[in-house]
Amino acid sequence: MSRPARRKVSDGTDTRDAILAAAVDILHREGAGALTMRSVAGAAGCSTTGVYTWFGGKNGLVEAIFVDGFKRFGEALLEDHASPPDDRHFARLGEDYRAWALANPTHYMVMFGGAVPDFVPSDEALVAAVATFDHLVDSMRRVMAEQRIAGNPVDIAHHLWAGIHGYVSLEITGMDLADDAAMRARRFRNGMALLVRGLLPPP
Amino acid sequence: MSRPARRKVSDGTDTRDAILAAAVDILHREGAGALTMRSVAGAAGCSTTGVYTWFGGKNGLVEAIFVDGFKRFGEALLEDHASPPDDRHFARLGEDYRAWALANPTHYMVMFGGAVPDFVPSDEALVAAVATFDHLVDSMRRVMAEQRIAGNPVDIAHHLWAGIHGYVSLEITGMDLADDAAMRARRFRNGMALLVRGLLPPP
DNA sequence: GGAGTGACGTAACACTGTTACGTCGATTGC
DNA sequence: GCAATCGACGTAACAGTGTTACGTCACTCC
Repeated sequence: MSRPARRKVSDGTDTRDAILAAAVDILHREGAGALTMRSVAGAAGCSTTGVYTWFGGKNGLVEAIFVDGFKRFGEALLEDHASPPDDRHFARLGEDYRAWALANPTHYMVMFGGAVPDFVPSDEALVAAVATFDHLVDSMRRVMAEQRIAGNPVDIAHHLWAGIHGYVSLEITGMDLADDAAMRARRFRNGMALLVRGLLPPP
Repeated sequence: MSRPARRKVSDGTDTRDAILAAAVDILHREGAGALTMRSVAGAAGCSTTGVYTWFGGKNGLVEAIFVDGFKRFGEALLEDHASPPDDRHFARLGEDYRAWALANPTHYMVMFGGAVPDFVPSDEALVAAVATFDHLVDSMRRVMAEQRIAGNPVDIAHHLWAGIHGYVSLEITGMDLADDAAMRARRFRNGMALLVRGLLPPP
């Protein structure tokens, strides 16, 4: 991922880290359309060729943003992971997922929505990204055993993931024609409950 | 949507229609990155200013693609609409939805995924797009009455939509790390069944 | 201490969306 | 019937985009 040897700059951070941080910042504040080689280089305090030295091109830069996003996303989802899974486990997971996505909408759309045209993550990056959800599958196994949910844990985890992602991405792209934020939050909570209801064994 | 008066060209179709058809064709065959004012104009047999005359700019062109996509999408979903809803209604709807999206992945991502940076559909276009799902809500009411499903039809329709969209968009963007197409199809079928299971009253 | 290597800037390339300007044809008013 | 008007359209230019050839300079290694 980082071919050349690192070299420190004045403030002690790597040039590569500075460029990536600047890119994520621009993406977050101004959107995918403002993510320009020149704007990133300017914000990072280097020339455009510096970005090429460390990332090979825009595709490489976006791929680094992609991988970095899944790293942060995974950390945000794992915060509640320490507590033992109870019957509110899926609800909390959904809330954490939605909160991160709505707080980082453009980053989320780069990761899941193809917000940068012609960007295709390498197989390596894709596998690293999906590995974020290995933890989800792990906790899924425990919850399934405890709540007597039948099925393949990977498929069940994928099902939950698809459901949550569906709600969140419709909300981010504005296709969710809700009256206000409260209605969106209520819809999402009810949706999560319906999703889990489909998994539980009949009472 | 079409301010200037129409004028026929040699082959009998409108210039506007020719441009839109060329744009959809390029999007379908070469992706969102190849959707260029010059490429569209060249394929439509006019100059770039012709595109500006009829669509105002790239945002207007993409908005027309957006609206056109929902029109076609709605027609594809309505094909089974004539038959009375039975217990396979949702399964068929899901299959039709998925089939259209996988056959028109880039078009689908322009509609739902923000595949063109800085494109924001106008409120007018958004409402027209979501109106496609009014029919879904209508049939939802009938099926809910027949199968004694409780809840707000709009919320239930949105729930199904989010679930299906989640599966399909993960599949299109490649986040669905399935072994082959058969596994993807099986996962989707099972997912639809779980989704509907969460809605049905307890036996 | 000289050779080599890699990070980096400058400047150019082809390409993008956009627009000022001129032309030409159809429509309109008399 | 004819001039005036207006809209559709092409040419050519603008600034901004990703990318790269080339030169420079600091660092490392023998």
